[in-house]
Amino acid sequence: MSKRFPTNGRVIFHVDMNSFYASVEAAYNPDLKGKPLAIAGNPEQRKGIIITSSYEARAKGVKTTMPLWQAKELCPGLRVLTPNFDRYREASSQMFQILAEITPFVQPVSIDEGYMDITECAELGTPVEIAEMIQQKIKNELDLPCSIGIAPNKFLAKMASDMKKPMGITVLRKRELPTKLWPMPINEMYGVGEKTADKLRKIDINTIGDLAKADSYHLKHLLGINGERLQNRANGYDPRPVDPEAVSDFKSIGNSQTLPYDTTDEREIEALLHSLSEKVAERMKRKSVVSENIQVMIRYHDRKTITRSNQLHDYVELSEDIFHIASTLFFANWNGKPIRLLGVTAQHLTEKEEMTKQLDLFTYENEAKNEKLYDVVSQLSDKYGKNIFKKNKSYENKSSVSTSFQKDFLDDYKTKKKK
DNA sequence: TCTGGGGTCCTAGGACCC
DNA sequence: TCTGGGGTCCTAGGACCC
Repeated sequence: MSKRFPTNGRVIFHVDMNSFYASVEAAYNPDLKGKPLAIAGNPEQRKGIIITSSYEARAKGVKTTMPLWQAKELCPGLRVLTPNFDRYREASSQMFQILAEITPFVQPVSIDEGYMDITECAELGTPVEIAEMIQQKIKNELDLPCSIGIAPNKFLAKMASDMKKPMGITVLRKRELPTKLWPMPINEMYGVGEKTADKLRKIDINTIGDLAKADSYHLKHLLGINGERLQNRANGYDPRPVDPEAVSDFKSIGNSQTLPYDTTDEREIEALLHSLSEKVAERMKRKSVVSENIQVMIRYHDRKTITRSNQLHDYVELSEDIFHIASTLFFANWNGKPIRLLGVTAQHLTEKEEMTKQLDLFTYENEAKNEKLYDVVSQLSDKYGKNIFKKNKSYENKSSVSTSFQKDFLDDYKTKKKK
């Protein structure tokens, strides 16, 4: 087994903040420390579900997504706060700053967790010492608890950070899989949700160890490529690198909202689509991106949800344009039944800077053709391969060069032009 | 008295091209 | 007059995660 899955010799941390929102609130207002605390939406607005809760509340059975009334029944002294996302974002960025002091190889995966590759940090101490240092620093400077998993890859580090909470540090070595990982129930494996767990239990896979040893042909038929991947992970193999760039190339920006009550009122619907479009446009502006695809999501009173999207032949960024597309999509697809939730999402995002470069490039490219400077183009494709020319529908199928090579292309061309 | 809002990735079918 | 197989793009939905 260990021959099939050689270790790659890396040391990966998974840093997981413990009941993050509740901990931030308790750090902000120490009166809340040691008390059952929940962060929940406003029940008047039909959003009264538990977003997160302190360990004291969890001890009484309070769980994420539980309706607030139910949580209060289980835990009569429960303190409840509405979320203050700006506060959480601020705490999050301070936390990631502390991680970044150790190594640049930090990959945030959500507001309260991230991976680190500390393979090259040996001079700072042993992995456990480094983890203790990080944990103490986050505790001392931000007054926030976290758990850290230490393992040879992301999946194992993630599983490890979950094993001891709060303020845990857990090392998970490959040779410890049979005793530490394999006895765990299958539904506790990262990547296995309710549906997959049900399917697996039907073929008598009840633990992570059962999955590790299962017939891979059978698994592939049951779960497709995911079956293979999950089985590899169960055997301690996960090739995904820690990628610090991954956060910056986000794929979509969307806002959605559940209405205070189901509605069929077109003016109300339009008003919501408008405000959602504004929020999306504002976030796009902040991130300097434009979109080529707008999607609306409609959730009906019975929670049945549909999505409809439109692939555009132009870039959009203004809220009025987004609203126009979203409302057109909405009215073309709404079945007239009462609506519970609406969402607007911008997909196929491009950084504005890249878009300008593409426009520049297109100009240069035409110029190059006119001046019979095809050699620039052909030299570049010889150098980098033909796939640097990709079709771009926005410019009516005229080819443009994929971003990583644009700078080279322009520099090359400008140099030639000067001669 | 139920079940928010932000995402990512994968699948599957149809259109279209070669 | 009949018709393969591969590849890409687009759309919609589903599973999963925090």
